[in-house]
Amino acid sequence: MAREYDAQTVETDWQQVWADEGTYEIENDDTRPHFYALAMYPYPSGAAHQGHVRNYLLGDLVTRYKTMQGYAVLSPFGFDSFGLPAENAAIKTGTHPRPFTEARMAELKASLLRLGCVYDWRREVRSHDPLYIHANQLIFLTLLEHDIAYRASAAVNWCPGCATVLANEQVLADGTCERSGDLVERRELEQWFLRITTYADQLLEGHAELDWPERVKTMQRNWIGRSAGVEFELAVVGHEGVGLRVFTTRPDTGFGATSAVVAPEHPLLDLLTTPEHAAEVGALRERANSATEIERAASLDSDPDGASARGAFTGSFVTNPFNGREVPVYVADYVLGGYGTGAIMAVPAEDDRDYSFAMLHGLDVIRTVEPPEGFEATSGGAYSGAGTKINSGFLDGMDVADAIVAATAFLEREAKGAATVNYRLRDWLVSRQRFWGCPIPVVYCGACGVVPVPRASLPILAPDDVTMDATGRSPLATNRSFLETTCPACGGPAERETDTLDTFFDSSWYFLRFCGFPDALLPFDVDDAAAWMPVGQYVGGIEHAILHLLYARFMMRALIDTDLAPGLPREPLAKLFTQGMIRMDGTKMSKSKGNLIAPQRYFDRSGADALRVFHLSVGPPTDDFDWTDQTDSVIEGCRKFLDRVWRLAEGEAPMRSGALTDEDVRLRRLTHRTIQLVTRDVDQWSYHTAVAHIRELHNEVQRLVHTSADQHADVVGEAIDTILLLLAPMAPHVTAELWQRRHPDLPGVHASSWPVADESMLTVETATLVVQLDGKVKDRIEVAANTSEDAAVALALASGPIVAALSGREPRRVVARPPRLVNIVT
RNA sequence: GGGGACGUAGCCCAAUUGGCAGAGGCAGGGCGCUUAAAACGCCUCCAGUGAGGGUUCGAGUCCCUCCGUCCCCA
Repeated sequence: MAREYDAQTVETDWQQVWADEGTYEIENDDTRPHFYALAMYPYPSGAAHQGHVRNYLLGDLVTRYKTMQGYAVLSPFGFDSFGLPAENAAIKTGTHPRPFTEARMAELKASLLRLGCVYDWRREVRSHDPLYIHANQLIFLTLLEHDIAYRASAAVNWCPGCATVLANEQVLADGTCERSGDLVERRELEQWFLRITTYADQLLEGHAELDWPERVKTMQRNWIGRSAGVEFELAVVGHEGVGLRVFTTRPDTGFGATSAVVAPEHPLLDLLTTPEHAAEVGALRERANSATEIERAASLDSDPDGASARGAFTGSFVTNPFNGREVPVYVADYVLGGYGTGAIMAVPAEDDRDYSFAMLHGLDVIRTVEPPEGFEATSGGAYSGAGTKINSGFLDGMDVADAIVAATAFLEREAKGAATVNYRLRDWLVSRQRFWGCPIPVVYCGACGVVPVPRASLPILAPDDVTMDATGRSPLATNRSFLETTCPACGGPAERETDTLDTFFDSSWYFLRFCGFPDALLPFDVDDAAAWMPVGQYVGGIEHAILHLLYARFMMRALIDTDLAPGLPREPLAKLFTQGMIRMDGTKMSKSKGNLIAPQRYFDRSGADALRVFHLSVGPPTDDFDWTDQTDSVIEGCRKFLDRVWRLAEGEAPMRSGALTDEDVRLRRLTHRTIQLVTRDVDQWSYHTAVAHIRELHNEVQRLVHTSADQHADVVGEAIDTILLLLAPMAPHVTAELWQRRHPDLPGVHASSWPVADESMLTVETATLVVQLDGKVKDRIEVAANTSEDAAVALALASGPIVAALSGREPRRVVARPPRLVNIVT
């Protein structure tokens, strides 16, 4: 009979059942409607922390909820198992990254199993698996054949102390290396790129069909940074036939251009620099070379080094095509070589940075747009808004939009101009001088150049015997038998590529791999993918808002366009949920911060179900959560709630049958209202209010059972069963156990259908009419739900407190919102 | 510097989207049960919504300014 709730036993027993029975293993030909639920696969960092718990719990909830709603749910799991931390750890300890990584994968997997998360483990993906490497390399070769992958020289972050290339994220705001503290330099190296910029417009347009948080779309839009403008030439004075090409989004402001500014790496800079300015220009160029792009683009206003460091006069002049005026050419580091043409016309009156620059160098400011009344008095400076053109010759009197069109036409005619679109987005640099990643499958032949490895020779696996000593040389280059090979084209001696792929490459298509079962010949099977794609619900952290989520959208399009994924949806991730961070002491909880709270102690103390309910009930899942001293008692409170549910479900059942009392009817109404509210809340990811509603129903059932002991058995039973069903995705173990004990002959709670509210139980017959006098509550009257406006007003005016307060005065106005409110205004 | 989110009880959070500020929880207090404590059960204290102004019959909700926290971009 009734036994004590032993969370640990119940949980491990049911985890065993789910594993043994393969409850959440799913076949591609399942006849139920398909749904693909996916939580971002993790980098294996060891035992799960609370951030993992939250992430995978939310994914598990979707899986279990959608299953109860009648879907065949694909819920796979895998590991983003290549990456820098394992390699750094290997360098530090002198071990190989593989055992290090696999041990951590096992730990993480064990914690997720203990949390009660269910997956189809048969489909598990690991980036470092030779089968996955093979698939990655096939994709890379295909991209290479279609010229989506290419090789080019690029400026990279080079740390002289570590003698290696750094990712942008490894460079601190002050331009130093996060590891060694050395000043990071810019170096030109040959690198592999993917042509994501070709897809920039598609990636912008695709947002329309995505059910994603607006702010993620906004972040991507800003990252892509599309700007439409005009490119044209400024004739260089004294150099017949030489033109300085500049880009601007505001050609209408041309009459206000009082200087031109080029980037320090601009190819014409040497030509433009006169001998008497060479020293100054050289110094600036040196300085810019050692600065990061972020520093360089930073606002001039916040420049701590003051005016001179940011720009220098070259000694040359160019002719402004609008008015024929000769204006000076400067070099300044806030103009970036890689953006647009690497040169601008500076219009101080209509651009903030140009204004600051003009102030620093004493340049003229000529307004070409009339600012609004009072602008000079209040803010002053540059005005970039709409208005009427002034001081602008043939543009005078036009509004800005018309003037842009007219000025563009003028430049196309007179200054070799062309309307152009520029993007902030750069091509995706995918090569890394690292060991623990997917080798790039090409060889370099003295005779044939870059030669792809034939598909039959794949996979190219990294040898274990390499030296990882942070010298900056790709570790793969230290193994001669790997490095030295023969050219597949001519048979002559050749060297293998020793760089590996960015791990974002691995994660840009892994969701396709899950759709099938591994096959060594294809990256994925198109029919399998068609059975599940697109992902119906993707769950992950906001930190991946830009890179991972943009790369995945790009890669999907590239796979379709190269015929690897014909007919699949171009947007692979239809719906996205981004959960908030778990923080402690003001920073993100993470291994690198050393502020992890391991879930294991809560498994041991309160149980996985209690921890799950805690994570769900503590607040909106989009919000960050601050882990504090009081958190433990909240978790313990969740355990006590489950204890009460257990005792309620296991307690003596009320036996009375026959007619329903008013109290029985009230409980039935609450039960069905709770079903309605919880369903709505779960659908809109408001789990904290869903839990609150379940607790409210529970409190009511418990109160009735404790106080009157004479409840109708069916009604109480329905309420308790409802609690178990609604709680089933959230606290799967305890609900599975209680359901089985109550209904040994029925299918399990997770195989049951999600409850549907009985509409007839949701109608409300009475309401409380609030009677206000001048907005202050004076009385409350129980009225029928269908009370008319006239009747409500009559009731309100007849109310005792109102009659007393009015004492014969006539109300000026009466506002009625039956059946809830009447406001009498005097 | 630009953009965005948020600010409600000691604490975490709700509030039918402009209509009674409180659903749920943590902590605290009281009572019951107990030889006692824990556990359990019942009851309960606690804010006028960061500050100021505006719109409105009515503002936590909409608008403006300021303060504070966080995020993104530069």
